[in-house]
Amino acid sequence: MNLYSVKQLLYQEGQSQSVHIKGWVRTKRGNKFVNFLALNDGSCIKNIQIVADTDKFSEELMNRINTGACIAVQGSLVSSQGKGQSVEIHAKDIVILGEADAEAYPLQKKKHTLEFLREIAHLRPRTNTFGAVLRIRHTLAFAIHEYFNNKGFFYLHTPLITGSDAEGAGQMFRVTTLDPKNPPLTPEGNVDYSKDFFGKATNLTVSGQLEGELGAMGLGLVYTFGPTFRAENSNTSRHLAEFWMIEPEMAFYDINDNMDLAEDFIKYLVSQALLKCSDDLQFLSETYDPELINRLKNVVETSFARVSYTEAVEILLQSQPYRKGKFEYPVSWGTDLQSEHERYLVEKHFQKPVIVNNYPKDIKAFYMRQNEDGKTVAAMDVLFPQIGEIIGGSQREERYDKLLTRIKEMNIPEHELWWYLETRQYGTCPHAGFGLGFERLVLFVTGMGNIRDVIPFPRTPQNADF
RNA sequence: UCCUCCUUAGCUCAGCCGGUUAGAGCACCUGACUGUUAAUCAGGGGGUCCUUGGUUCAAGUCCAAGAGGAGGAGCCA
Repeated sequence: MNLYSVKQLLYQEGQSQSVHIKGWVRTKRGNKFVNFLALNDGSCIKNIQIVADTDKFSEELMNRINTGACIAVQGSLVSSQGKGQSVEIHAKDIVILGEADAEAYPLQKKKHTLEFLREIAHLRPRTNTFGAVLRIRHTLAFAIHEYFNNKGFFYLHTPLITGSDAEGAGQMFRVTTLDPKNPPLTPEGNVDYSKDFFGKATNLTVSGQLEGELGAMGLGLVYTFGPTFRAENSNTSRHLAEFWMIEPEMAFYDINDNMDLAEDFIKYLVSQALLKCSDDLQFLSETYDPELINRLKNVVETSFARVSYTEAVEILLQSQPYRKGKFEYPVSWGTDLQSEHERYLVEKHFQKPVIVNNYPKDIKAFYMRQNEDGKTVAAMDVLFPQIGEIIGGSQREERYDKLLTRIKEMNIPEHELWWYLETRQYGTCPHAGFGLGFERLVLFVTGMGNIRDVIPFPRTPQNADF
């Protein structure tokens, strides 16, 4: 197929050649003698200008080509006589592949609010903003695989359907094939899940971590990258019911190795976006956030601050907002840091990404490794400006007795985790890992304000359209 | 789930202290214009003022409930 993309035509050498291109019309301008079509095919943020002389094309044809129409153009690539572009296509033949009724087509050649575009998510990939965001999203996803592959990690596919509700990361979506109107019942009158498809109650996964650990204790270095589901009734600009998560898990890493990897990993991803998506970032910067590119460069160039939870609490207790009573929530050792506290540490005190580590054990998950002080665990959270927690991770408890004691203390159903406990009985090893929320990364890199605008078709409470 | 705010033309919004025929910009249609850059200029069409109920001589405007949306909080990635 002798078809060019807009990107190829704009960035290649040589002109006056015959070219064939297909795409969607963004705007049409013109007069009695000539029409200009701005054509975009998604290959890059830029359009290519199609010049159509009115004596070559019928008025009837030109009237059917409006904003949104899909067309195929045969013509020659020439230097532009106009100012806004270096090259353009002088059209010899135009075929309409799909019309778009100008009166009814919702996307206009003007700015739309992001809220409106969410209501027409089936059409928003055709906008500059979503083209840019989705190309950046792709670049980041690709860079994740590249990074881990170069470091000798193996991509491990963990299950999406889980029979365990002990993953401990939130409310789950039930998976069942039972008839909701007339389910089989146990003698006690409860739903009898032994009659269900898997012979037990099953849910969509909230984390692949526990299975990731099983993989790491055999393959050494693994990572997962897949969809994750949380049935929390969270209505915020930072939460989705279906999102993508990256969870590396490394045998023989301790908490410090874990923090080093997390920092290096994020810096690599951001630098890849800067390198490969400069046009898209430039557009987002001009349109939404002039500080975007500086903020990204800053993350790549400066080393992240690292403080223990205990130090973080001391910083907060000595802070201006604390002393003046500006914090809504109290600060004291043993309670979790609130959004306002995290934001103070990142945006005011350190003014760069911060890794907080060694949290009190009572506010963290059962699988985190207990420190020698008996009070804290080897946990770490990476906090970013504007979006808050982007990574949560820890060194895992590899000592069987300590792990089992913790499971009992926290009333976690031990029998559901027999396989997890067995890895600590046979050839256990120190290991660590973390989880990165992919959409939160895309949110940071694109500078978008709402997580629903960095995934093509967002799933949130009360919304599963498209 | 909690708190606050919003809902008027296809889109973005104005609409005063409740008052007579509800406005603007953009989009769309028609016309003008020899190369435009979200083209420009002139004219035209376009309304379930979110829904239901209430107060009032009179409701887009006031009150109540509901629906939808946004921001913040909680939970977390």
